[in-house]
Amino acid sequence: MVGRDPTGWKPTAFRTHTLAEISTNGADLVGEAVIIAGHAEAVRGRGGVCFLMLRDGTGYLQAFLKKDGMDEETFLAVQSLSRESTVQITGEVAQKRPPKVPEGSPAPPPEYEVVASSAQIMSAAQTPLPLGVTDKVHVELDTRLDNRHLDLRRNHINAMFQLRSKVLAYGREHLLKEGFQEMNSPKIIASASEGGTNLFPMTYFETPAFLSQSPQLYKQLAILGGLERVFEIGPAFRAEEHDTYRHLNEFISFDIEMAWADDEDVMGVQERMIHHIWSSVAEKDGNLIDIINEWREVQEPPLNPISVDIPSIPFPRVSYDKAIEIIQSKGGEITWGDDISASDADLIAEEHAGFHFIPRWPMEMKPFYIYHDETEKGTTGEQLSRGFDLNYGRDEMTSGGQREHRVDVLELNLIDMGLDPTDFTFYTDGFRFGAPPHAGWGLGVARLLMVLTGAGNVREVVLFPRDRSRVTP
RNA sequence: GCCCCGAUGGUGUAGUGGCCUAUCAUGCAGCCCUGUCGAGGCUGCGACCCGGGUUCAAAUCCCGGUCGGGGCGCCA
Repeated sequence: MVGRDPTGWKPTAFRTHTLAEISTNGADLVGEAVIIAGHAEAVRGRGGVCFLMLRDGTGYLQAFLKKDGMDEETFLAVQSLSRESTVQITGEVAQKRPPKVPEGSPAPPPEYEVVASSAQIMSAAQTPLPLGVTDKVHVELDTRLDNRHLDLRRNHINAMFQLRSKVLAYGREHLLKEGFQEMNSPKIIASASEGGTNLFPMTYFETPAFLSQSPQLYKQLAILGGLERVFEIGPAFRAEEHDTYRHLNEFISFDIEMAWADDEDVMGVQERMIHHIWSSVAEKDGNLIDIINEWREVQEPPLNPISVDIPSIPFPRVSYDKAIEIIQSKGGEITWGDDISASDADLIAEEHAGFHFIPRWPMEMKPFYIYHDETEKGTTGEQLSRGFDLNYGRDEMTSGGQREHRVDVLELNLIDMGLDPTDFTFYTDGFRFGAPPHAGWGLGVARLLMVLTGAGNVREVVLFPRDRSRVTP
């Protein structure tokens, strides 16, 4: 199984049927003339017969070629075809001869194949392959990424990217249902973004410019403009020299922003969305999870199977105050006001293994656009913010919060954080004509997929990752 | 940016100064088999990251470089 359901796929210039259609509906198709196409995953048989195991995006099917059933030159060419070459087969659907089974074993269910009357080699694959699509030998991530076009032909990798598409679709589906509309913000920005991170400089005609680190300020402007509830799924760029399993310099951020809402309201949106994604995957995409598990099972040593455990909502809220308490009680060295490091997050994960929110961070640790209520103080009397994180185990999935809608406070925050308000007039001006209280969050799509697919590195679930040392392919 | 580790056929590995014209698997090439299906059997091909050094002798030790891995930091 390759995992795609071909229901609704129309015949194309190159095939009348997908392979899955024939393998699953073979009984109805026996005797029918068909044209199929795919990659040659294995070519077996010598002498006068040839078994060609074909793979397309939907599944597998064997084509059976006989020397005396077709043009001999073509037959010989197919028989000596290299793995992964693409072939088109014209022939007739037939039931396969049943395989030999040990004495006393039940006969397997009938299987189908296409008996070829002609064949056309579309594109022969060079040998050897830089990485084996079906080989059992382990392949290192770096080799895989250098040859992503072949890596992607491996079933479990293909399944991960099918899952990615599903996750985004279910996420969209849920937000649309809650009244959100999709938007896109510019990725080329003039300067003075939200600060706190390094940006990639570029030249925009005669003007210096940067790649956007976040849609944050723009989705807020959309809310101030009355779009009420928006989301964006798009790239963000950070010029940080980090080198970890969970950071990339270009990543896809899943962002929402919502008017007339506080931090708790958007945490609700998030947990309902994640719950919908997990439920939908569990209900509809078990086949993709199975493909990943089939691969995990045959690894040496075998990897534990992954399962889609639908998280119950609401997710636990572990306030920053409480988090510090937990870390300290477990012997972690942290004081109020410190960031929660990866090893500290491990300690929290001992009590909250799955999804959990960490709300109410110290205001001084949060960006200038985060809202604070002057009456809310932490255990040491310091100002708390309405910023929150969503973690899964040790890993941060999301950062979000209620936003500061009071323009005078916003400008003070900018000054407090060492930024110049005059650089932000494109943004602060949006708040001068009546600003609704609002809140939102940004979710790392790849990090969420790591959780779902069991990948140990974000690079696994990003098609063409960009990190500090990789800009190709 | 810091600490630690590594680099051997296309891919993934064994190897701790002479036993290495280098192990195994997979792959590739060829041969045998007219229903294979984890195909099988036989034969063959193919590698010590780069530059310097130590030594009678280096895949192996030392130095530098490049690339990679793990951990951390940095990071809405």
